Parts: sequence; structure tokens; C-alpha cells
Amino acid sequence: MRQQNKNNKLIVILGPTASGKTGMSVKLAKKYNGEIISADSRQVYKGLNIGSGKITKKEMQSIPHYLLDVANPKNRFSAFKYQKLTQKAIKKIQEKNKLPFMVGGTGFYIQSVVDGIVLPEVKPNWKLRTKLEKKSNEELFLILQKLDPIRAQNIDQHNPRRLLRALEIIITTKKPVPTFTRHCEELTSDEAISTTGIATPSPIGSARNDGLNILQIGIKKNKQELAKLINKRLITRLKNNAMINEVKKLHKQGISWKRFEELGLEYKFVAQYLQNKITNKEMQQKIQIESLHFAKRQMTWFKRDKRIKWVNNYKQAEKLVKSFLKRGK
RNA sequence: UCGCCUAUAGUGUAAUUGGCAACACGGCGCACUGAAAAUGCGUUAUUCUAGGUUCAAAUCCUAGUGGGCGAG
Repeated sequence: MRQQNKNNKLIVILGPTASGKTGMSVKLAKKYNGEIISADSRQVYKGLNIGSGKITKKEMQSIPHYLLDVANPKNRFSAFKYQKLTQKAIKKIQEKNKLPFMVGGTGFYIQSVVDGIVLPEVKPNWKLRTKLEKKSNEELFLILQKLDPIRAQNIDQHNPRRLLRALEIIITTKKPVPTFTRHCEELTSDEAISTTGIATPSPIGSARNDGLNILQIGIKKNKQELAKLINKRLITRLKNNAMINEVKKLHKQGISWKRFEELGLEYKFVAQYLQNKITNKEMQQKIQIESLHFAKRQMTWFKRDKRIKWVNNYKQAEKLVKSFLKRGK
């Protein structure tokens, strides 16, 4: 059942924030006749450009990009929508006989496509959520225990988002939450295919889904490098008040301060600065520190997926891509 | 030189006046079933040093050391 047309390949470029995914992906896409799908939960929104680090027209170098500007920032996007739109985009790219590159740092979005996880067909019900939000975590957990003891066993009982979502599924479907297998456990044995002669100790970084043959490349950076890169990037973004003006403009267009809090990082702290809640200096410090925290969380997520092949630079990535493309006939 | 005040985690502060050393931030680690830059979790201290009183000391006493204030 593992058919391997030349046409079923997907290359994923991932890594922590500021690690240089954008630059690397454009270079690879140019070289290997590719098109790019962004995997970034903030770049999907129209108008979040500078703060989200969205690629510019010029930087694209005429490589088509997908999943940018597909949502209104006033509304919340979702992993489900991401999965559906991306699967469509992949098909489209394949039909053009081009190589799809999925590039970004949102682990959950990437996983939704790479492993094709099945998300329950239950739309977010904000009325229900606001109602349930009034209850304490303990109360929510007790309800969940009664309705779905199995989900209750594994859930993080202090996490309101998880509890709310679980109850939302149960209440609308009147059934327990479907069980879900984690990506690494199931796939590692299946993926332990040996390489062609070349003495690479690590397992092949490919996974399969929907007949997709996937190579996941991660960009490795240590904390110090990352801190420097984040700082440098922040200075660029603040130049000529560019990022501050972007937030001002978005707020004028109706994005509430509360919404900026949710959008996080640069958007959260620039918004706080514009409300005079923090000083400019505090804003910069907070963005810096929170970005590093974020990078750490990203790495925690990525580290679990043993299929990811980690590289330090473009050359190594190119080598991986080359052998990956050869392998699949 | 003398007199008074002060010392608690990397930082800033608590501890019902003698009764399980707590909180925030930072550091380190982790999780993730339609919000994921979101949302959560764990961990991080010989209470400045040396003695003493007490069943029991961050807390009271004595000395030292560092810091602050006042007089000379």
C-alpha cells in the first residue's frame, strides 16, 4: 500500500522561532522546483506581517506561498482549518508537478498534516465555552470524569482549554472523545527503514500519511545563538516604528487589546506598551525573554518526533533533500 | 570612632510576632485530541557567619561580617 510516485513527497522545514526557516526554505524551493506552505499560526492572519515575521513579496523570489493571509485576525483560526487548507494546497502543488515544502514553527499544525491526525468533527462552540469557562477547573474535571472517564484519565486537569474542548466534544456528539494515538509511538517501528548504503546512524526522517512520503528537517540552534538572533530580529522590527505602527493600525481596524494578548509575543507586548502599561524598554525585554520561552516550548514539542532530522546549515539540509528525492525512485 | 536600623532562592518581596519558609519574576525541565506565539504542569533555600535560650528560632539574646542612616 506504500505507493511511491515521484509526486507524493512532502518536505517539512521546521525549527524554533528566528532559526532561519524562511531563508532556507526559499533557497531549497528554488533549487528543487518547489512551492511553499507556511505552517505558522500567526502568519495565517491578514495584517500580522512584521510582528509575525511574515515573508515579504520580495523575499519570496516568485516562489508561490500558501496559507498566508487566509484568515481575519478578528476571528480565531484553528488547527482543523489549517489541516484542511494545507491538504488542499499539497494536492494543488502536486498537480502542478512541483515539490511541496511545509515551513514553520507551529508544531501542532505540522503534526496535523504529517500524521494526518483525525480531529473530531466538532466545531468550536464559543457560547458553550463561555458558559463552561465560569466553572472552576475542578468542577469541569468532575463533569468530565462522569461523562468520559477515559479521557479524564489522560487529560491535564488543570488546563481549562483541554477540559473545555473535551466537554465540548462530548456534549455535542453525546459520545466520549475519540481515542487518539500519539505520533511517535506508533510510527517509529514502521519508519525504521535502512538507508541505501550510506552510513548514517540516525533513522530515516520520513513518515507516511495519505500516501505522502515525508522528510522532516529541523534547524538546530543553541540557546545563545537563538538569543542573539531574536534580539537582532527585534531591533530590525522596531526600526522606524514599523512594528508599533502595525499594531496601531490593526487596533484602529478593530483588533481589541484583549485579542492582542492572545496573539502573544510581539503583539501582546507592543499592545501593552501602546496602552502605557509597560515602558518601551520593558516591552523589548519581555519580547526577548518570552520569545526564548516560546522557542523552548517549540523544541519540547519537536524533540518528541524522532523522525525529524536536525541540521545546522543549508548545506546539510540540501544533502538530505537530495538523497530523499533520489530514494523515492 | 560611637549610636541606631538592616540582612530570607539568581532578583524583588512574604511568613498570623517563637510553630510545616510562601509568592512573583528569572533559571532549568516537561505536557499538548478544532484557541497552539495559545493554555497548562514540575523543579529551583543549610533564612549572612559563629555561638546561645527553647520541646520548637527566619523570628529572641551575644559576637563577628556586609549594607544603610545619624552624630563626630
